[in-house]
Amino acid sequence: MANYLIDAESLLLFHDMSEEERDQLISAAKIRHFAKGDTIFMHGDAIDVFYIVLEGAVRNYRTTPDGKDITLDLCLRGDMVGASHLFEHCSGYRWSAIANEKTTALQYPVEWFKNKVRSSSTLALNLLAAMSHSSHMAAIDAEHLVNFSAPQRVACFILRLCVLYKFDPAGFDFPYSKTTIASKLGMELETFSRTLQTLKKIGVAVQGSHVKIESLHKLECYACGHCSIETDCPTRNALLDMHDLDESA
Amino acid sequence: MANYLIDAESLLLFHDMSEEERDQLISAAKIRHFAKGDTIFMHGDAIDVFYIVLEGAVRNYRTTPDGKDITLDLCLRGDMVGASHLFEHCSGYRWSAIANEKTTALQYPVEWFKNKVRSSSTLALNLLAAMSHSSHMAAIDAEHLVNFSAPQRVACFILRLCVLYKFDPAGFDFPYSKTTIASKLGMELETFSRTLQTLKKIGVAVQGSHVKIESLHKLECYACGHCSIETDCPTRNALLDMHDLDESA
DNA sequence: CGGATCTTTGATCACAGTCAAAAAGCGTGG
DNA sequence: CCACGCTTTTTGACTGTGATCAAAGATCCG
Repeated sequence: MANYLIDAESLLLFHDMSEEERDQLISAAKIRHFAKGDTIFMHGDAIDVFYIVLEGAVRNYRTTPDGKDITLDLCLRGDMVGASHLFEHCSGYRWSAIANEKTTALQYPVEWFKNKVRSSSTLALNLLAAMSHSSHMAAIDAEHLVNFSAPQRVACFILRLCVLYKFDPAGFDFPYSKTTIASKLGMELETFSRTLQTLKKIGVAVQGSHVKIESLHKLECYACGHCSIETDCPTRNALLDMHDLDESA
Repeated sequence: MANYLIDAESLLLFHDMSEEERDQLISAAKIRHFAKGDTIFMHGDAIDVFYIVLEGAVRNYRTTPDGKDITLDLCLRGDMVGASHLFEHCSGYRWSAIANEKTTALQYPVEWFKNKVRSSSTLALNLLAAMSHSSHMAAIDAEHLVNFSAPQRVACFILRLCVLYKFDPAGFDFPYSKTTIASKLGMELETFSRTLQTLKKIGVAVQGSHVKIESLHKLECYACGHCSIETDCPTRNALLDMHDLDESA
């Protein structure tokens, strides 16, 4: 438990705060553990709390009247789940959230947290920064939906894993099931599967959930080379930093 | 000019404020007029100001390395343009903005405004609400990109015009060129054009830029009936309110 | 080992993108 | 008022991508 608390200090939301203020915020949270498959909240439920993921992954989803299940987002360490409900009047949660695997999260009562935001401009600014960032990432995904082919979206996803989450290109395991990844990328499982065949040509070898990448650079050319976001893509910037390191080495 | 100022008080961002505070904010703004086609800022430019649209429409777009022009969003009265740059450290604007028609907007220096946000929790909360709302709308569009056919996206767009912007279903003009609408909806102009043929079947008659709708209800069945957002869609809720009015009448 | 879930593969089809050309609309100037 | 050129939109023919349906293989777990 102490581990989570120490970790929590590194969260973006608690940046630039006095020890005192941060401690108060962290100790006010309830630490929740969820098993794989646990429902965290349901679409329409009364809104009383929101979460910050410390460990694991939360899948946000909705269901269409036709019965289709749509993944809106996957939230990992540091991501807020449901925070957008804080400042808009809505009667219930606007989607459902489920633990995609064993997950630990900080739980805050919405009203309590809102008051904290009112009284702490640092917290307000951090929240604004966090929301700006997540809507930026969402905008990137939305753009790819229109302009990228399925293999390009997958390439971008893999790059992100390696570059932003430090997975080792020489060999790593997908952090979610292929079903989950496919739905996060807005494509059918079958398409995802075929896509992996396509990516073999540019040096992506997948066996089960194990992935080996020949060259990040090839992937970058394949995906980022056609992306309008360019200098504003966190993934790409991190990749460029890595190139710089290579050169200076 | 006085007109704009009076209008400005009705903007969401200035809600729930003391007269004094609001007046100070409004009078600090520079009022900018843009002609159709004027560039407001360019992707990569140093970030110094952001805008709130009072009149007209601003098109946010980016260009891919392949030379494709992508419309990210159309900002109308009350929408903020570039506000998401306020709280994230980025070297330059992350997209370009252009006046899609004759446009008037409030212009604020980013640093000045940021300080205001720091010192006014009301402003901070309003900003959070506004950002939550716009990311909610963006999420709706993103979902439609995956789950809706082109005609469904157009139907949803038309519904939104009638319901949220009070256009008269019995006859109104598109507020933008078809080229602009198509790109906002993430489809090709040709597809948009053909889509209008398809929608004839459900009572949408388009002649040039003039639109006549037989029944909003039919459109609702066609689009919203397959949408997972349901009770959280502003368009649909407004539509349901209208039904209630009809019944009580 | 058996049953469930997850993933791959195959065949088919529809939707929307692309390229090309014709048509309609629009503003300017004679 | 018409003629001209330019932009916007429509129509046509074609193609490729990815969804869908169906069935077979993997993989996991009790």
